[in-house]
Amino acid sequence: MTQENKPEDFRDLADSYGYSIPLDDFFSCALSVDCVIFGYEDNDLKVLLIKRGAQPFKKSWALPGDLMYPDENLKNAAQRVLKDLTGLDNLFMEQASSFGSVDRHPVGRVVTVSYYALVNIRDYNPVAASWAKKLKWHSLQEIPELAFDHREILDSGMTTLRRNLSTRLIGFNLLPDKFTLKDIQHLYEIVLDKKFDKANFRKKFLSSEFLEPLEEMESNVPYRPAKLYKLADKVDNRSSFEI
Amino acid sequence: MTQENKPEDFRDLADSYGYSIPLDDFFSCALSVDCVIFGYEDNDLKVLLIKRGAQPFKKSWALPGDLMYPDENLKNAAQRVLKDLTGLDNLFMEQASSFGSVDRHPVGRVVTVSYYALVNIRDYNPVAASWAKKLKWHSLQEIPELAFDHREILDSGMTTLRRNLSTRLIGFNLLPDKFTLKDIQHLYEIVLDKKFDKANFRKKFLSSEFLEPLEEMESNVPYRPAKLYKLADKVDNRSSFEI
DNA sequence: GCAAAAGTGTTAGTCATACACCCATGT
DNA sequence: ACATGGGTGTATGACTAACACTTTTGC
Repeated sequence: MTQENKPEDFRDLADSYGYSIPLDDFFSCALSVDCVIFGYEDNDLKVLLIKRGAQPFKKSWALPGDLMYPDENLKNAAQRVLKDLTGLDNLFMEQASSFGSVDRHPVGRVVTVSYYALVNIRDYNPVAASWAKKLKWHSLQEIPELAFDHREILDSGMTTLRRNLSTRLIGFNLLPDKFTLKDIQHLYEIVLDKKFDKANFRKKFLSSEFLEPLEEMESNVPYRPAKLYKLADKVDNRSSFEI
Repeated sequence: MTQENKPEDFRDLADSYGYSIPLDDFFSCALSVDCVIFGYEDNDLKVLLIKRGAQPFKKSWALPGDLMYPDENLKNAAQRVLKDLTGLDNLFMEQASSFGSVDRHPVGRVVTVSYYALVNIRDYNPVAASWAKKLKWHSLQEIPELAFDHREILDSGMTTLRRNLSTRLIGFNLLPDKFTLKDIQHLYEIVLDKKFDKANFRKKFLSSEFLEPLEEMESNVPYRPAKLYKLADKVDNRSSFEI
Protein backbone atom coordinates (compact mmCIF):
# COMPACT_ATOMS: atom_id res chain seq x y z
CA MET A 1 0.00 0.00 0.00
CA THR A 2 1.45 3.36 -0.92
CA GLN A 3 1.04 6.72 0.71
CA GLU A 4 -1.33 7.69 -2.12
CA ASN A 5 -3.86 5.04 -1.20
CA LYS A 6 -4.15 6.08 2.37
CA PRO A 7 -7.08 8.08 3.61
CA GLU A 8 -6.52 11.80 3.81
CA ASP A 9 -7.05 11.83 7.54
CA PHE A 10 -4.41 9.30 8.25
CA ARG A 11 -1.82 11.56 6.70
CA ASP A 12 -2.93 14.16 9.23
CA LEU A 13 -2.14 11.69 11.91
CA ALA A 14 1.35 11.14 10.65
CA ASP A 15 1.94 14.87 10.46
CA SER A 16 0.45 15.99 13.67
CA TYR A 17 0.92 13.30 16.27
CA GLY A 18 4.65 13.34 16.43
CA TYR A 19 5.72 9.92 15.27
CA SER A 20 9.47 9.95 15.26
CA ILE A 21 9.64 8.19 11.91
CA PRO A 22 7.64 8.65 8.70
CA LEU A 23 4.42 6.68 8.65
CA ASP A 24 5.59 4.45 5.84
CA ASP A 25 8.47 3.22 7.93
CA PHE A 26 5.98 1.45 10.17
CA PHE A 27 4.89 -0.60 7.18
CA SER A 28 8.23 -2.31 6.82
CA CYS A 29 7.74 -5.46 8.85
CA ALA A 30 6.94 -8.97 7.75
CA LEU A 31 4.85 -11.57 9.50
CA SER A 32 5.38 -15.26 9.55
CA VAL A 33 3.54 -18.25 10.90
CA ASP A 34 5.13 -21.25 12.55
CA CYS A 35 3.29 -24.50 13.09
CA VAL A 36 3.90 -26.71 16.09
CA ILE A 37 2.38 -30.01 15.02
CA PHE A 38 2.31 -32.54 17.82
CA GLY A 39 1.85 -36.17 16.96
CA TYR A 40 1.22 -39.21 19.06
CA GLU A 41 2.58 -42.64 18.28
CA ASP A 42 3.11 -45.69 20.46
CA ASN A 43 4.30 -44.35 23.74
CA ASP A 44 5.70 -41.14 22.50
CA LEU A 45 4.75 -37.55 21.86
CA LYS A 46 6.52 -36.11 18.86
CA VAL A 47 6.73 -32.89 16.94
CA LEU A 48 6.98 -32.45 13.19
CA LEU A 49 10.15 -30.73 12.05
CA ILE A 50 11.43 -29.88 8.61
CA LYS A 51 15.00 -29.59 7.36
CA ARG A 52 15.24 -26.16 5.80
CA GLY A 53 16.33 -26.06 2.18
CA ALA A 54 16.29 -22.28 2.07
CA GLN A 55 18.18 -19.46 3.65
CA PRO A 56 18.39 -18.32 6.31
CA PHE A 57 19.25 -21.31 8.53
CA LYS A 58 19.51 -23.51 5.45
CA LYS A 59 20.02 -27.15 6.49
CA SER A 60 18.83 -26.51 10.03
CA TRP A 61 15.87 -28.29 11.54
CA ALA A 62 12.94 -25.97 12.08
CA LEU A 63 9.22 -25.81 12.68
CA PRO A 64 7.23 -25.69 9.46
CA GLY A 65 6.73 -21.98 8.91
CA ASP A 66 7.04 -19.23 6.38
CA LEU A 67 6.28 -15.63 5.63
CA MET A 68 2.66 -14.57 5.45
CA TYR A 69 1.45 -12.86 2.30
CA PRO A 70 0.30 -9.32 2.97
CA ASP A 71 -3.14 -10.13 1.64
CA GLU A 72 -3.95 -13.31 3.54
CA ASN A 73 -5.34 -13.85 7.00
CA LEU A 74 -3.12 -15.23 9.72
CA LYS A 75 -5.01 -18.48 10.11
CA ASN A 76 -5.14 -19.06 6.37
CA ALA A 77 -1.43 -18.43 6.19
CA ALA A 78 -0.81 -21.11 8.79
CA GLN A 79 -2.95 -23.61 6.86
CA ARG A 80 -1.33 -22.76 3.55
CA VAL A 81 2.24 -22.86 4.81
CA LEU A 82 1.73 -26.16 6.54
CA LYS A 83 0.16 -27.65 3.44
CA ASP A 84 2.91 -26.33 1.15
CA LEU A 85 5.72 -27.69 3.28
CA THR A 86 4.25 -30.95 4.53
CA GLY A 87 1.11 -31.72 2.55
CA LEU A 88 -0.96 -31.72 5.75
CA ASP A 89 -4.31 -30.19 4.96
CA ASN A 90 -7.22 -29.04 7.01
CA LEU A 91 -5.67 -29.60 10.39
CA PHE A 92 -7.43 -28.04 13.32
CA MET A 93 -4.83 -25.54 14.42
CA GLU A 94 -5.17 -23.07 17.20
CA GLN A 95 -3.19 -19.90 17.77
CA ALA A 96 -0.66 -20.26 20.52
CA SER A 97 1.51 -17.18 20.87
CA SER A 98 3.45 -14.48 19.08
CA PHE A 99 7.17 -13.78 19.10
CA GLY A 100 8.63 -10.48 18.17
CA SER A 101 12.18 -9.95 19.35
CA VAL A 102 13.82 -7.38 17.12
CA ASP A 103 16.68 -9.63 16.15
CA ARG A 104 14.91 -12.95 15.85
CA HIS A 105 15.20 -12.99 12.06
CA PRO A 106 18.47 -12.10 10.33
CA VAL A 107 16.83 -10.61 7.25
CA GLY A 108 14.56 -7.99 8.72
CA ARG A 109 11.84 -7.42 11.22
CA VAL A 110 9.72 -10.53 11.21
CA VAL A 111 7.12 -11.10 13.91
CA THR A 112 5.86 -14.65 13.98
CA VAL A 113 2.57 -16.07 15.16
CA SER A 114 2.62 -19.69 16.24
CA TYR A 115 -0.17 -22.20 15.76
CA TYR A 116 -0.37 -25.66 17.17
CA ALA A 117 -2.23 -28.85 16.42
CA LEU A 118 -2.44 -32.41 17.61
CA VAL A 119 -2.66 -35.36 15.28
CA ASN A 120 -2.56 -39.08 15.43
CA ILE A 121 0.55 -40.02 13.52
CA ARG A 122 -1.16 -43.16 12.22
CA ASP A 123 -3.73 -41.06 10.42
CA TYR A 124 -1.44 -38.66 8.64
CA ASN A 125 1.43 -38.98 6.28
CA PRO A 126 3.25 -35.69 5.85
CA VAL A 127 5.71 -35.41 2.96
CA ALA A 128 8.39 -32.77 2.58
CA ALA A 129 7.61 -30.37 -0.24
CA SER A 130 8.44 -26.90 -1.51
CA TRP A 131 11.67 -25.76 0.12
CA ALA A 132 11.42 -28.30 2.94
CA LYS A 133 14.13 -30.78 2.07
CA LYS A 134 13.30 -33.36 4.66
CA LEU A 135 10.72 -33.94 7.31
CA LYS A 136 10.65 -35.99 10.46
CA TRP A 137 8.63 -36.60 13.58
CA HIS A 138 11.03 -35.89 16.40
CA SER A 139 10.50 -37.28 19.84
CA LEU A 140 10.33 -34.43 22.33
CA GLN A 141 13.24 -35.94 24.19
CA GLU A 142 15.47 -35.65 21.14
CA ILE A 143 15.03 -32.22 19.67
CA PRO A 144 18.04 -31.04 17.65
CA GLU A 145 19.24 -27.45 17.55
CA LEU A 146 16.50 -25.45 15.84
CA ALA A 147 16.54 -22.45 13.52
CA PHE A 148 15.61 -18.97 14.69
CA ASP A 149 13.91 -18.96 18.11
CA HIS A 150 12.00 -22.09 17.24
CA ARG A 151 13.06 -23.88 20.37
CA GLU A 152 11.33 -21.23 22.42
CA ILE A 153 8.26 -21.42 20.19
CA LEU A 154 8.17 -25.19 20.57
CA ASP A 155 8.42 -25.02 24.36
CA SER A 156 5.71 -22.43 24.53
CA GLY A 157 3.51 -24.57 22.28
CA MET A 158 4.04 -27.51 24.59
CA THR A 159 2.94 -25.46 27.57
CA THR A 160 -0.17 -24.34 25.73
CA LEU A 161 -0.96 -27.89 24.70
CA ARG A 162 -0.69 -29.20 28.24
CA ARG A 163 -2.77 -26.42 29.70
CA ASN A 164 -5.48 -26.84 27.13
CA LEU A 165 -5.56 -30.61 27.31
CA SER A 166 -6.13 -30.52 31.05
CA THR A 167 -8.89 -27.94 30.93
CA ARG A 168 -10.56 -28.49 27.60
CA LEU A 169 -11.34 -31.28 25.23
CA ILE A 170 -8.67 -30.26 22.78
CA GLY A 171 -7.01 -33.64 22.89
CA PHE A 172 -9.58 -35.23 20.70
CA ASN A 173 -8.02 -33.86 17.56
CA LEU A 174 -5.41 -36.43 18.20
CA LEU A 175 -7.81 -39.33 18.05
CA PRO A 176 -9.53 -40.97 15.09
CA ASP A 177 -13.31 -40.70 14.66
CA LYS A 178 -13.81 -43.90 16.57
CA PHE A 179 -11.68 -44.61 19.56
CA THR A 180 -11.52 -46.65 22.72
CA LEU A 181 -11.30 -45.35 26.24
CA LYS A 182 -7.82 -46.80 26.40
CA ASP A 183 -6.83 -44.57 23.45
CA ILE A 184 -7.92 -41.48 25.32
CA GLN A 185 -6.18 -42.50 28.48
CA HIS A 186 -3.03 -43.26 26.57
CA LEU A 187 -3.07 -39.85 24.97
CA TYR A 188 -3.59 -38.04 28.26
CA GLU A 189 -0.84 -39.99 29.91
CA ILE A 190 1.65 -39.21 27.18
CA VAL A 191 0.89 -35.54 26.83
CA LEU A 192 0.59 -34.80 30.53
CA ASP A 193 3.35 -37.25 31.41
CA LYS A 194 1.27 -38.74 34.18
CA LYS A 195 -0.36 -42.09 34.91
CA PHE A 196 -4.09 -42.42 35.49
CA ASP A 197 -5.99 -45.19 37.19
CA LYS A 198 -7.96 -47.09 34.56
CA ALA A 199 -11.21 -47.42 36.47
CA ASN A 200 -11.27 -43.82 37.61
CA PHE A 201 -10.29 -42.45 34.23
CA ARG A 202 -13.13 -44.37 32.61
CA LYS A 203 -15.65 -43.19 35.16
CA LYS A 204 -14.66 -39.59 34.63
CA PHE A 205 -15.06 -39.70 30.90
CA LEU A 206 -18.16 -41.85 30.84
CA SER A 207 -19.94 -39.52 33.22
CA SER A 208 -18.96 -36.47 31.20
CA GLU A 209 -21.62 -36.89 28.51
CA PHE A 210 -19.03 -36.01 25.88
CA LEU A 211 -18.79 -39.57 24.61
CA GLU A 212 -21.31 -41.55 22.63
CA PRO A 213 -20.93 -45.32 22.65
CA LEU A 214 -21.05 -47.07 19.29
CA GLU A 215 -22.31 -50.58 18.65
CA GLU A 216 -18.98 -51.36 17.11
CA MET A 217 -16.02 -53.03 18.79
CA GLU A 218 -12.32 -53.07 18.18
CA SER A 219 -11.28 -55.96 15.97
CA ASN A 220 -8.17 -57.97 15.26
CA VAL A 221 -6.73 -57.59 18.70
CA PRO A 222 -5.34 -60.58 20.57
CA TYR A 223 -7.42 -59.79 23.62
CA ARG A 224 -10.93 -58.81 24.49
CA PRO A 225 -12.00 -56.11 22.01
CA ALA A 226 -12.79 -52.73 23.52
CA LYS A 227 -15.93 -50.77 22.86
CA LEU A 228 -15.61 -47.91 20.41
CA TYR A 229 -16.86 -44.43 21.15
CA LYS A 230 -17.34 -41.26 19.23
CA LEU A 231 -17.50 -37.67 20.39
CA ALA A 232 -20.96 -36.40 21.17
CA ASP A 233 -22.19 -33.93 18.60
CA LYS A 234 -22.34 -31.11 21.09
CA VAL A 235 -18.62 -31.31 21.78
CA ASP A 236 -16.34 -28.81 20.21
CA ASN A 237 -12.80 -27.81 20.91
CA ARG A 238 -13.93 -25.23 23.36
CA SER A 239 -15.83 -27.59 25.61
CA SER A 240 -14.56 -27.28 29.13
CA PHE A 241 -13.42 -30.40 30.93
CA GLU A 242 -11.25 -30.90 33.99
CA ILE A 243 -9.23 -34.04 34.15
CA MET B 1 15.45 -2.46 5.61
CA THR B 2 16.29 -2.42 1.94
CA GLN B 3 17.13 -5.22 -0.42
CA GLU B 4 20.77 -4.13 -0.29
CA ASN B 5 21.09 -4.89 3.42
CA LYS B 6 19.85 -8.39 3.15
CA PRO B 7 22.21 -11.35 3.20
CA GLU B 8 23.20 -12.69 -0.17
CA ASP B 9 21.66 -16.05 0.57
CA PHE B 10 18.28 -14.67 1.29
CA ARG B 11 18.12 -13.20 -2.16
CA ASP B 12 18.73 -16.71 -3.45
CA LEU B 13 15.71 -17.77 -1.51
CA ALA B 14 13.57 -15.14 -3.11
CA ASP B 15 14.78 -16.11 -6.55
CA SER B 16 14.67 -19.85 -6.30
CA TYR B 17 11.81 -20.84 -4.05
CA GLY B 18 9.02 -19.47 -6.09
CA TYR B 19 7.41 -16.80 -3.97
CA SER B 20 4.69 -15.29 -6.06
CA ILE B 21 5.63 -11.77 -5.03
CA PRO B 22 9.01 -10.05 -4.67
CA LEU B 23 10.61 -10.58 -1.30
CA ASP B 24 10.34 -6.92 -0.39
CA ASP B 25 6.60 -7.07 -0.69
CA PHE B 26 6.52 -9.27 2.37
CA PHE B 27 8.10 -6.47 4.36
CA SER B 28 5.15 -4.16 3.91
CA CYS B 29 3.12 -4.87 7.04
CA ALA B 30 2.87 -2.98 10.27
CA LEU B 31 2.46 -4.35 13.77
CA SER B 32 0.49 -2.78 16.52
CA VAL B 33 -0.12 -3.52 20.15
CA ASP B 34 -3.41 -3.12 21.98
CA CYS B 35 -3.67 -3.10 25.74
CA VAL B 36 -6.65 -4.51 27.58
CA ILE B 37 -6.29 -3.01 31.03
CA PHE B 38 -8.80 -4.42 33.47
CA GLY B 39 -9.45 -2.52 36.64
CA TYR B 40 -11.37 -3.34 39.75
CA GLU B 41 -13.33 -0.88 41.78
CA ASP B 42 -16.13 -1.30 44.26
CA ASN B 43 -18.26 -4.06 42.88
CA ASP B 44 -17.32 -3.66 39.30
CA LEU B 45 -14.80 -4.88 36.77
CA LYS B 46 -13.89 -2.21 34.28
CA VAL B 47 -11.70 -1.73 31.27
CA LEU B 48 -9.66 1.32 30.37
CA LEU B 49 -10.68 2.93 27.08
CA ILE B 50 -9.41 6.01 25.32
CA LYS B 51 -11.20 8.37 23.01
CA ARG B 52 -9.13 8.50 19.85
CA GLY B 53 -7.93 11.92 18.78
CA ALA B 54 -6.32 10.57 15.63
CA GLN B 55 -7.43 8.96 12.43
CA PRO B 56 -8.57 6.40 11.65
CA PHE B 57 -11.61 6.05 13.90
CA LYS B 58 -11.02 9.54 15.27
CA LYS B 59 -13.43 10.24 18.14
CA SER B 60 -14.24 6.58 18.65
CA TRP B 61 -13.60 4.77 21.89
CA ALA B 62 -10.80 2.25 21.62
CA LEU B 63 -8.34 0.18 23.56
CA PRO B 64 -5.08 2.00 24.20
CA GLY B 65 -2.90 0.85 21.33
CA ASP B 66 -0.63 2.06 18.59
CA LEU B 67 1.82 1.02 15.93
CA MET B 68 5.00 -0.69 16.99
CA TYR B 69 8.28 0.79 15.88
CA PRO B 70 10.21 -1.57 13.63
CA ASP B 71 13.12 -1.57 16.04
CA GLU B 72 11.39 -2.28 19.32
CA ASN B 73 10.31 -5.53 20.90
CA LEU B 74 6.65 -6.38 21.14
CA LYS B 75 6.49 -6.26 24.90
CA ASN B 76 8.38 -2.98 25.07
CA ALA B 77 6.01 -1.55 22.50
CA ALA B 78 3.04 -2.46 24.68
CA GLN B 79 4.64 -0.80 27.71
CA ARG B 80 5.60 2.30 25.76
CA VAL B 81 2.26 2.75 24.05
CA LEU B 82 0.36 2.34 27.27
CA LYS B 83 2.58 4.84 29.02
CA ASP B 84 2.35 7.37 26.18
CA LEU B 85 -1.41 7.26 26.01
CA THR B 86 -2.35 6.86 29.66
CA GLY B 87 0.73 7.49 31.79
CA LEU B 88 0.51 3.99 33.27
CA ASP B 89 4.01 2.70 33.73
CA ASN B 90 5.51 -0.64 34.56
CA LEU B 91 2.31 -2.60 34.55
CA PHE B 92 2.64 -6.36 34.52
CA MET B 93 1.13 -7.13 31.16
CA GLU B 94 0.87 -10.52 29.58
CA GLN B 95 0.41 -11.37 25.94
CA ALA B 96 -3.10 -12.49 25.16
CA SER B 97 -3.63 -13.05 21.45
CA SER B 98 -2.97 -11.77 17.96
CA PHE B 99 -5.43 -10.53 15.37
CA GLY B 100 -4.65 -10.40 11.72
CA SER B 101 -7.67 -10.12 9.48
CA VAL B 102 -6.61 -8.56 6.22
CA ASP B 103 -9.09 -5.74 6.43
CA ARG B 104 -8.97 -4.99 10.13
CA HIS B 105 -7.15 -1.68 9.58
CA PRO B 106 -8.24 0.77 6.88
CA VAL B 107 -4.77 2.10 6.21
CA GLY B 108 -2.85 -1.03 5.41
CA ARG B 109 -1.98 -4.44 6.69
CA VAL B 110 -1.69 -4.13 10.42
CA VAL B 111 -1.49 -7.21 12.60
CA THR B 112 -2.04 -6.49 16.25
CA VAL B 113 -0.84 -8.27 19.34
CA SER B 114 -2.94 -7.80 22.44
CA TYR B 115 -1.65 -7.59 25.99
CA TYR B 116 -3.70 -7.56 29.13
CA ALA B 117 -3.21 -6.49 32.70
CA LEU B 118 -5.13 -6.21 35.91
CA VAL B 119 -4.91 -3.26 38.23
CA ASN B 120 -6.56 -1.94 41.29
CA ILE B 121 -8.20 1.27 40.18
CA ARG B 122 -7.51 2.84 43.58
CA ASP B 123 -3.79 2.49 43.03
CA TYR B 124 -3.53 4.02 39.60
CA ASN B 125 -4.48 7.26 38.05
CA PRO B 126 -4.27 7.12 34.27
CA VAL B 127 -4.37 10.42 32.41
CA ALA B 128 -5.07 10.83 28.70
CA ALA B 129 -1.97 11.96 26.83
CA SER B 130 -0.48 12.06 23.36
CA TRP B 131 -3.26 11.59 20.83
CA ALA B 132 -5.66 10.11 23.39
CA LYS B 133 -8.20 12.87 23.89
CA LYS B 134 -10.05 11.34 26.76
CA LEU B 135 -9.83 8.31 28.94
CA LYS B 136 -12.32 6.42 31.01
CA TRP B 137 -12.78 3.24 32.97
CA HIS B 138 -15.79 1.60 31.37
CA SER B 139 -17.84 -0.97 33.19
CA LEU B 140 -17.91 -4.17 31.17
CA GLN B 141 -21.66 -3.96 31.05
CA GLU B 142 -21.53 -0.62 29.29
CA ILE B 143 -19.02 -0.86 26.50
CA PRO B 144 -19.65 1.59 23.67
CA GLU B 145 -19.00 0.83 20.01
CA LEU B 146 -15.26 0.38 19.66
CA ALA B 147 -12.79 1.19 16.89
CA PHE B 148 -11.33 -1.47 14.61
CA ASP B 149 -11.92 -5.01 15.90
CA HIS B 150 -11.33 -3.88 19.46
CA ARG B 151 -14.54 -5.39 20.71
CA GLU B 152 -13.30 -8.81 19.66
CA ILE B 153 -9.93 -8.13 21.25
CA LEU B 154 -11.59 -7.07 24.47
CA ASP B 155 -13.77 -10.18 24.62
CA SER B 156 -10.83 -12.42 23.94
CA GLY B 157 -8.86 -10.64 26.68
CA MET B 158 -11.69 -11.23 29.09
CA THR B 159 -11.67 -14.94 28.31
CA THR B 160 -7.94 -15.11 28.86
CA LEU B 161 -8.23 -13.23 32.13
CA ARG B 162 -10.90 -15.57 33.47
CA ARG B 163 -9.04 -18.68 32.45
CA ASN B 164 -5.82 -17.49 34.00
CA LEU B 165 -7.39 -16.27 37.19
CA SER B 166 -8.96 -19.63 37.86
CA THR B 167 -5.82 -21.64 37.21
CA ARG B 168 -3.02 -19.33 38.20
CA LEU B 169 -2.29 -16.61 40.69
CA ILE B 170 -2.49 -13.89 38.10
CA GLY B 171 -5.15 -12.04 40.00
CA PHE B 172 -2.72 -10.64 42.47
CA ASN B 173 -1.58 -7.94 40.11
CA LEU B 174 -4.88 -6.44 40.90
CA LEU B 175 -4.18 -6.15 44.58
CA PRO B 176 -1.95 -3.77 46.50
CA ASP B 177 1.15 -5.05 48.29
CA LYS B 178 -0.84 -5.60 51.44
CA PHE B 179 -4.31 -6.93 51.22
CA THR B 180 -6.99 -8.69 53.20
CA LEU B 181 -8.56 -12.02 52.43
CA LYS B 182 -11.77 -10.15 51.73
CA ASP B 183 -9.96 -8.22 49.00
CA ILE B 184 -8.97 -11.42 47.26
CA GLN B 185 -12.38 -12.93 47.55
CA HIS B 186 -13.95 -9.77 46.21
CA LEU B 187 -11.66 -9.80 43.22
CA TYR B 188 -12.36 -13.41 42.40
CA GLU B 189 -16.07 -12.90 42.72
CA ILE B 190 -16.07 -9.95 40.38
CA VAL B 191 -13.84 -11.38 37.71
CA LEU B 192 -15.35 -14.85 37.71
CA ASP B 193 -18.85 -13.52 38.32
CA LYS B 194 -19.46 -16.08 41.03
CA LYS B 195 -20.02 -16.04 44.78
CA PHE B 196 -17.76 -17.90 47.19
CA ASP B 197 -18.41 -18.99 50.73
CA LYS B 198 -16.29 -16.86 53.04
CA ALA B 199 -15.11 -19.62 55.34
CA ASN B 200 -14.24 -22.00 52.56
CA PHE B 201 -12.53 -19.37 50.48
CA ARG B 202 -10.35 -18.40 53.42
CA LYS B 203 -9.42 -21.99 54.16
CA LYS B 204 -8.40 -22.57 50.58
CA PHE B 205 -6.10 -19.60 50.42
CA LEU B 206 -4.66 -19.96 53.89
CA SER B 207 -3.72 -23.56 53.23
CA SER B 208 -2.11 -22.67 49.89
CA GLU B 209 1.16 -21.38 51.35
CA PHE B 210 1.05 -18.50 48.90
CA LEU B 211 0.14 -15.96 51.56
CA GLU B 212 2.26 -14.56 54.37
CA PRO B 213 0.45 -12.94 57.27
CA LEU B 214 1.67 -9.51 58.36
CA GLU B 215 1.53 -8.11 61.87
CA GLU B 216 -0.40 -5.18 60.49
CA MET B 217 -4.14 -4.71 60.43
CA GLU B 218 -6.53 -2.72 58.34
CA SER B 219 -7.23 0.67 59.86
CA ASN B 220 -9.94 3.30 59.72
CA VAL B 221 -12.71 0.89 59.00
CA PRO B 222 -15.99 1.09 60.90
CA TYR B 223 -15.86 -2.57 61.79
CA ARG B 224 -13.39 -5.11 63.05
CA PRO B 225 -10.13 -4.57 61.14
CA ALA B 226 -8.97 -7.46 59.02
CA LYS B 227 -5.52 -8.95 59.07
CA LEU B 228 -3.26 -7.92 56.20
CA TYR B 229 -1.33 -10.41 54.11
CA LYS B 230 1.34 -10.24 51.49
CA LEU B 231 2.27 -12.67 48.77
CA ALA B 232 4.90 -15.21 49.71
CA ASP B 233 8.20 -14.54 48.02
CA LYS B 234 8.10 -17.74 46.07
CA VAL B 235 4.91 -16.75 44.28
CA ASP B 236 5.13 -15.47 40.78
CA ASN B 237 2.56 -14.98 38.10
CA ARG B 238 3.05 -18.46 36.84
CA SER B 239 2.27 -20.19 40.12
CA SER B 240 -0.45 -22.71 39.58
CA PHE B 241 -3.53 -22.56 41.76
CA GLU B 242 -6.99 -24.00 41.35
CA ILE B 243 -9.81 -22.10 42.88
C1' DG C 1 -25.66 -2.10 72.94
C1' DC C 2 -25.85 -2.39 68.01
C1' DA C 3 -24.27 -2.91 63.35
C1' DA C 4 -21.00 -4.74 60.46
C1' DA C 5 -17.76 -7.54 59.01
C1' DA C 6 -13.74 -10.59 60.68
C1' DG C 7 -12.76 -15.03 61.59
C1' DT C 8 -13.69 -20.23 63.14
C1' DG C 9 -15.75 -24.96 63.79
C1' DT C 10 -18.84 -28.66 62.52
C1' DT C 11 -21.22 -31.58 59.60
C1' DA C 12 -23.01 -33.88 55.63
C1' DG C 13 -22.24 -35.00 51.22
C1' DT C 14 -19.50 -35.56 47.21
C1' DC C 15 -15.55 -36.92 44.84
C1' DA C 16 -10.80 -38.88 44.12
C1' DT C 17 -7.81 -42.80 44.89
C1' DA C 18 -6.58 -47.32 45.34
C1' DC C 19 -7.23 -51.76 44.54
C1' DA C 20 -9.50 -56.11 43.90
C1' DC C 21 -12.04 -58.57 41.01
C1' DC C 22 -14.61 -60.49 36.98
C1' DC C 23 -15.14 -60.76 31.77
C1' DA C 24 -14.21 -61.71 26.85
C1' DT C 25 -11.16 -62.77 23.33
C1' DG C 26 -7.08 -65.08 20.50
C1' DT C 27 -3.82 -68.55 20.69
C1' DA D 1 -6.37 -73.34 29.76
C1' DC D 2 -4.06 -69.14 29.94
C1' DA D 3 -2.42 -64.67 28.91
C1' DT D 4 -3.93 -60.16 27.99
C1' DG D 5 -6.15 -56.26 28.44
C1' DG D 6 -11.32 -54.74 28.86
C1' DG D 7 -14.44 -53.45 32.15
C1' DT D 8 -16.70 -52.89 37.10
C1' DG D 9 -17.57 -52.49 42.25
C1' DT D 10 -16.33 -50.91 46.62
C1' DA D 11 -14.04 -48.99 50.70
C1' DT D 12 -11.38 -45.31 52.38
C1' DG D 13 -10.07 -40.81 52.96
C1' DA D 14 -9.84 -36.17 51.33
C1' DC D 15 -11.98 -32.31 49.99
C1' DT D 16 -16.24 -29.18 49.22
C1' DA D 17 -20.33 -26.79 50.37
C1' DA D 18 -23.34 -25.04 53.62
C1' DC D 19 -24.15 -22.86 57.62
C1' DA D 20 -24.02 -21.56 62.37
C1' DC D 21 -21.42 -19.42 65.50
C1' DT D 22 -17.98 -16.32 68.08
C1' DT D 23 -15.01 -12.11 67.97
C1' DT D 24 -13.65 -7.37 67.41
C1' DT D 25 -14.13 -2.92 66.00
C1' DG D 26 -16.65 2.06 65.38
C1' DC D 27 -20.45 4.61 66.64
